[in-house]
Amino acid sequence: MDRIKLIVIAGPTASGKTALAVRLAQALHGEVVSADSMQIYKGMDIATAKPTAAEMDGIPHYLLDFLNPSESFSVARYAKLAREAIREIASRGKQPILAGGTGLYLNAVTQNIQFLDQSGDPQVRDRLFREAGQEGSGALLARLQRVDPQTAGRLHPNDVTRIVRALELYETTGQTITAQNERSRLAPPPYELRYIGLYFADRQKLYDRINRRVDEMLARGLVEEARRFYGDRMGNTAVQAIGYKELTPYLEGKCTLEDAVEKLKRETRRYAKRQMTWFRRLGEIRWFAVDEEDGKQVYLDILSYAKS
RNA sequence: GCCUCUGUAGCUCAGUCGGUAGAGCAGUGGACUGAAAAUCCACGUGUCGGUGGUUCGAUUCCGCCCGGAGGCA
Repeated sequence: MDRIKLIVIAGPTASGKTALAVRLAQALHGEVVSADSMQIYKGMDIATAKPTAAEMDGIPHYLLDFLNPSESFSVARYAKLAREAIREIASRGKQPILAGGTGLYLNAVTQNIQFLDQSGDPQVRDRLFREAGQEGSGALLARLQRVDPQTAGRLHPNDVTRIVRALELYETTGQTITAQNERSRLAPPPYELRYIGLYFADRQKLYDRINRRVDEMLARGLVEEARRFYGDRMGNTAVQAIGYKELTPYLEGKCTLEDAVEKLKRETRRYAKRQMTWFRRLGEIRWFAVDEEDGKQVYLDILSYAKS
């Protein structure tokens, strides 16, 4: 079976992925599959910079705005849905374009990570976290060492989240992360990738853009959006979103709006930095500097790479 | 004008009973496989406000000057 050609767009937040995806879709009869762990949620529009109908400009978008914030999500579910969407788009003769800033999600699809159907249990996870609190994460790491020495060897003793997950996987399925990696290695991705990475040669320009974008979000009603969600019980994916949690102290009268906004900008900048660290190590990415003088030329370069 | 407190890393501050200094936050780099916009790791030289003095040696003690906060007039 022929591999599907898949255009992928990655980059830090506020680097212009959304606009580029739409533009390429228009040029190449494409449709967009979002790879964003927060834009999946309904109602979380301004904070997540979810593309508006005007921005989408008639181009169909998948995996956007379909889940209730009270529901948790996972990479495994994402990968399944994204693969289906890509296949579906390709089957209609359209060009799938995967675009987003959630590195983990992008990797799951582009590297065809083989997740098991069932391999999690919130109760087991909670129990493991409790045990980590009591015995210390080092004790859990020692347990992992016995069942999956390879994974245990890579993890730092303080990295509770990953130690717990590795043990959770083992306890609920009898399988290890090492075995999952092996299975994934034997299942080459069914895609022919054109992996586009957007970056800023001058970091300060990215940060300036982020600061400005946060100001725009405020002007569009971010505070009201945050107030709407205030007090809601959110699932453990949605609560992590940058935006509302930084404004909460302000809504509770514990700090000034100015301080909360400053915090929000800083957290967004740090997030962008982490994204860059994630994408930088990916060997398959072709990088394009979006802060070049000649933006038109950059776009033409990207287009010709996408067409190749 | 007088009195008291204060001036140490980008920010908030600790400290040196005199032997040129260290935390948190920020920043930078890295990791990342079922919560990932999350989580974890590593990295700390700065005229210790300025200037004189005492001293073998001053960021530390003393004088003066400059900046900040408060009090009395």
